[in-house]
Amino acid sequence: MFDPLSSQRSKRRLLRSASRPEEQRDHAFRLMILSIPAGKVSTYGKIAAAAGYPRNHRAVARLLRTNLPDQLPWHRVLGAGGEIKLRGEAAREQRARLRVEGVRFEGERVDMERFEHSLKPWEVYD
DNA sequence: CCTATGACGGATG
DNA sequence: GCATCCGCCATAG
Repeated sequence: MFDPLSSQRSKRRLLRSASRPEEQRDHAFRLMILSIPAGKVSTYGKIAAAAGYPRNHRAVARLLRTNLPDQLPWHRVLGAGGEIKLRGEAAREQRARLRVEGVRFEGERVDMERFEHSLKPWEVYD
């Protein structure tokens, strides 16, 4: 079912003016991701929010996907609640890397109480 | 221009 | 916990 009155075009037109340049946004994301120390983790949503783009958590995933894997500590970024969002072999690789860094799981999720890194807000980096 | 699709997240039943 | 639905936004076709 599609609602012709709420097409993506209309929504984009409303939001476009409010969004800052993409390059600046991705740079903020990179700073956040690079600030996560070994043995700690963060989430797509928290990274986006801390970078100043609370509605762009999906862009964080996009950044990690389109950049070469080892330029950023991609394995330290999880879904909300400490869940690995990758599938198959990639998911096993992420879990293995976290294990090496001492990050513990409870079932399928990381114990966020102990291992979530508190990100410095983007203002600090300006 | 339009829809479909994601390394998402939150709300709801 | 599980299933659905919706909001969100860049990209692909």
